[in-house]
Amino acid sequence: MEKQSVTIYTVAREANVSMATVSRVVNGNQNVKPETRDRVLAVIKKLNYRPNAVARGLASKKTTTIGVVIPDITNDYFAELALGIDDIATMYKYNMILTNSDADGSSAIKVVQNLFAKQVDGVIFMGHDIENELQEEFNKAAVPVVVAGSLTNDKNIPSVRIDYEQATKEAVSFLLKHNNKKVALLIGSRQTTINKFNRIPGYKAALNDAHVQFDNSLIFEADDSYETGYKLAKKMVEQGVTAAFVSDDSSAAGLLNGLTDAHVNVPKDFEIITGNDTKLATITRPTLTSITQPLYDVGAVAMRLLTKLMSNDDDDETETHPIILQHGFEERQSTR
Amino acid sequence: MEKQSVTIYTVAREANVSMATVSRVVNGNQNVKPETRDRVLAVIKKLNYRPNAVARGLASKKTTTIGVVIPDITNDYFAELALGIDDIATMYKYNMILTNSDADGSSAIKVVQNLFAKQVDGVIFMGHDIENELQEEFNKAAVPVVVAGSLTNDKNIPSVRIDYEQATKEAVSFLLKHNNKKVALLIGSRQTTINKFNRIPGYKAALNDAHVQFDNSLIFEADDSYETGYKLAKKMVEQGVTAAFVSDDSSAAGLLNGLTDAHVNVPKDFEIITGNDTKLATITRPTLTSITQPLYDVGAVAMRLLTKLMSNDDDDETETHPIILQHGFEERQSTR
DNA sequence: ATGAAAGCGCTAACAT
DNA sequence: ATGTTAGCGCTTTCAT
Repeated sequence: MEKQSVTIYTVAREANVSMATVSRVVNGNQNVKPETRDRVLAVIKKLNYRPNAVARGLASKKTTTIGVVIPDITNDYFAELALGIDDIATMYKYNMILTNSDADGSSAIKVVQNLFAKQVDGVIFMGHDIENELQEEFNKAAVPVVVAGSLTNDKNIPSVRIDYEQATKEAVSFLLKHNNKKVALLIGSRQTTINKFNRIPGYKAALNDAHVQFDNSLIFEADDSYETGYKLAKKMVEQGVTAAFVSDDSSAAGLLNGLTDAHVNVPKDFEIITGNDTKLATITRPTLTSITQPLYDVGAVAMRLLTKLMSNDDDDETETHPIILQHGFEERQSTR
Repeated sequence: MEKQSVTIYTVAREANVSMATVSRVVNGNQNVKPETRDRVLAVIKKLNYRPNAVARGLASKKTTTIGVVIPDITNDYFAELALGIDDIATMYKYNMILTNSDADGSSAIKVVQNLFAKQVDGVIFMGHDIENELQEEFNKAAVPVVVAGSLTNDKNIPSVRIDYEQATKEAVSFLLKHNNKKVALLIGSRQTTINKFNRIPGYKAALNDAHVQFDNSLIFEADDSYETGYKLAKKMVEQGVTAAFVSDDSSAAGLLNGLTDAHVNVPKDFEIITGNDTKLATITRPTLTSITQPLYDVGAVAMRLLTKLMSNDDDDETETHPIILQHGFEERQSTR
C-alpha cells in the first residue's frame, strides 16, 4: 500500500500556507504574493502533486468533460467528425467520453442519461433523430447539447451541418442531366429527419426541375454499410436504374464494387455520386464523384459552439439556429 | 434557476429514511426491508433522482471510467479495436474517455497524466512505444494499463495482440516463394518495438529461410497514411521492387493505387500483402491479400483483461504475459 | 494576500 | 434492517 496520495493538504502543510492558497496557486488566481506562489509551486513539483479532478468536479460542478454520442465509430464519416471535435476539445482542455449509441434508439436514452449522471458539461450528439423520451431528457438537461453532422426533429437543439437538401438536389440534378431516366436515391431510414425533410425533398426537387416523375421504388433504404450497398447493386440493375446518389460512402463503395463485380461498367453504364466525402471516395477504383464537405470542420465548429454554450451560464437562449457550412461537388471517375 | 437538483437527501427525507438506506437501495444492497425498498424506489422515480457519479467517484474512489489512448481515430485499424473495447466496456458498465495521442510522443505523456488526474480506473494504450517518462508514469500509476493491438518496450505492461513476427514472416515467405527477388517491407518507424523486434525480425527470418540476402534499402518507413503509400509506389518500382508486405492497410491501399495509376499491374507485375485486416482490404480493386486477425476481439479481450486487473485490488501481479490471439492469412487479388 | 470553514453528493464504517 | 457520522479532495465565500 505505497499508493499514498498527495492532496492539497499535504502541499499546504509542506509549504506553510493554507489549502486555500494552494488552491489559488493551482487555479492561477492572481491574489497570491509571488514569493508564496513560488514556494507553493516548488512544493507541488517536489511532491508531484496532481489535483484530483473528481474532487474538483464535485466542488466546482464542472468536470471539463463532454459526452459524445456516435452511431458507429468505425464509419469514417463519424470518425472524421470525432477528430474535429477532439482537437477543439483538447484545445479547450476538455476530455470526451465517447459512447457508441447502437443505431437502435432504445439504448441512446440510457447512454445519454449515463452521460448526464457523470456530470458532463455538455453533449455532442451525432444522430439523425431524437425520440420523445430522449428529447425530454435533453430539454430538462442542465447542460447544452449540439448536433453535429446531421439534424434532428428537435428544433431547440442547435446543429452544425451542411445543407443536405441542396447538396442532394445538386447531385441528383447532375445525374439527371446525364440523361439517366432512373436515378436511385440510396439512404438510411426514410423516417429520419435528415432523410425525410432534406434528402428526399432535395431528390424530389431535382426530379421536379427536370420534369421527371417521382418513382417511390427508386428510393432504397439501407444501413450505411458496405455489404448492403454491395447487395443492392443487383437489385438496382434489375430495376433498370442507371445512376444513384448514395448518402453514405461505405454504401457507395459497396454499390460500386457490386456493380463492377456484376460486370456493369461505372461510369459508362451506371453513374454514382456519394455524399459523405470521406477518404473512401478516393480509394475506390473508379474513384467516386462526391458532394464535398468540411467534415473535420463540422466537428470542430460543433465543439466550438458547445464551448460557447457551456460558458453561457445564463439560460440565455443564445441562438438555436443551425450553423450551415458550405459544401461543394467534386467530379471524379464514377460519373461521365 | 429552476435546475434544482434532487440529491440523496431529498429522497431520504421524502421517503422517511436515512440517506444510508437510500444509498443501499441505489446500490442494490440486500440489507433493506422489501417494503422500505419499494417506498424508496417509488420516491426515486417520482423525484426522478439520479445519483451523481462524480460524488460517488469521490467517495468510493472508483469512477467506472477508463481512459483509452489512441494514435488516430480515423485509422480503421484503431477504430475497429476501439469498437471491441467499447462494447465490452459498456457490458461492464464502464465509460471510456477517448484521447487522440498525436503520434508525437510528447503529447502522450500529458494525455495520460490528465487521464490519471481524472481518476480513471484503468487505461488501454494503443501505441507502439512508451518513452521513459511515460513508462515511469505507468509504473507509479495506481491503476492498471493494458496495451491493445501492439506491444511496447515496457515488459511490465500486459498486451493483447497477434504474433506480428510470425505473421510478417509468413507474408514475406509467401512473396518470396512467388519468385520475387526484391520484396519490400513497408512499415511505420523502424524504431518502434513492434517493428524493431517483431516485423523486421520476421522479415529477416523469411529472407533467411529463402537464402535471400537482406537489403536494408528495401525497408520503407512511412506514416501509415494512404498518401505516403501512394507516393512510395514510384520509388519502389524504380528500385526494382516487385512485391511488398505493408503493415498498415491505408498505406497498402495507397501503394496499390499508386502502382495502378503508374500502370504497374497488381498482381501481375507487383504483389502486395497487407497486415491490418481492416475492411479497406476488400474495398480496393484488386482486393488485398492480407494477414487476418480478430481486430474486434483484440480490443474486446484487452478490455476484459483490464476489468480483471481493475477488480484485483491487491497488487497481486496477475500475470503480465502478453495474450497472443491467432492470426490467419487470406489470399485475395493482390497476389498471384 | 491569506486563512477558516462550509459545503459539493455520495460511500462506508460503525452503531444500534 | 436502519441510522449516524466521518470523510473523499477540492472550491468558494467570508473574514481578516
